[in-house]
Amino acid sequence: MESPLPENSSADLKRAIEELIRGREFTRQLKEIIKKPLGGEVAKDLVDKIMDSFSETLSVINSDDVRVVGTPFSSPEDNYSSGSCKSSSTLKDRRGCYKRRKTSESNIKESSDLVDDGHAWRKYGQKQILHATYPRHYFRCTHKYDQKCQASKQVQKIQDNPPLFRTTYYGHHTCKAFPRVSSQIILDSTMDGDSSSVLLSFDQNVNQNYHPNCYNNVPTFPSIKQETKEEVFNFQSSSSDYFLPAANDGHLTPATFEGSGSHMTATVLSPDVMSSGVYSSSTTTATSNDNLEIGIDFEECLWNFEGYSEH
DNA sequence: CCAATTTGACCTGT
DNA sequence: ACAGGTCAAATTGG
Repeated sequence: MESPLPENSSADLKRAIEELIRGREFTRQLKEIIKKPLGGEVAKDLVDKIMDSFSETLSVINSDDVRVVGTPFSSPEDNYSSGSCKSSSTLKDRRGCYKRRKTSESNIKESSDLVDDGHAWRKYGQKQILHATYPRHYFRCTHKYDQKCQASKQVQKIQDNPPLFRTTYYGHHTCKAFPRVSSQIILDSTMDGDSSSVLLSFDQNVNQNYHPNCYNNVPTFPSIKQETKEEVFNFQSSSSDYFLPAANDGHLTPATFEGSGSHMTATVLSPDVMSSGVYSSSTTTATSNDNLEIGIDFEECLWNFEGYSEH
């Protein structure tokens, strides 16, 4: 895979940062405005998350740890060992034959809740770690095979009271699954090492085109039934969680911005989707007249990133 | 039936 | 040798 980020001047980077700062400032001003009573909590929470997204993006850009801008990524293949796969001919025997991550280009986040980061994740493993109270959960991007997206993450509960989770992100999302309501809510008790743990992951991806037998090969790009190329993104919330599809996992994903248009609309639904401790999510595109809509013009902020992928 | 999760097997790096 | 990371069969759920 070639780099989504060609060489660019530090001037471009500077401008991108400036625009992000500007966007964050606008959001802050918006936050002030909606601080007034009258349904403020819902919107305020959303704005907080938007601001977090900006801040996170900025910190990523400024981070040495994560090469986001200015340094083209090497091929994901380069970051993995080749994997010997000795002695295996049958499919069954290929178990455990994989490419292990060599370098640790990671981005660690810790938070008290497990709010969705806007990407579709698929759990592929769980492991009890030595001297760790809670097991570590392994996730990879749902589009690992259908779009060759190499992003993955590990989630581990590191503290119970108050609950604290550490999420370590590896790789970068190259999938174009950006504008979608994908929420992942992990009930508090599910990360406590209980084997009955359940990770609830809601994703409206319909066509995952997962190839169980497609082993480290390069699947043809699937026919994508889902129409997520709309220019207006709708995000749905439960009563307490509002999800941003922004690349707030600490990595910018310029490719996903392609053709994303100039407006991002966050749709906050009335709190009606949570019941009896079980979270549910209905379809994303649903919009209600009761919804509180916050339209934010991200055009200028994103322009730079789109520019990056064009020359 | 299909997709997601669980979980033991198995591989790699140290 | 061992701990951590990944795979994939079995299981679960919609």
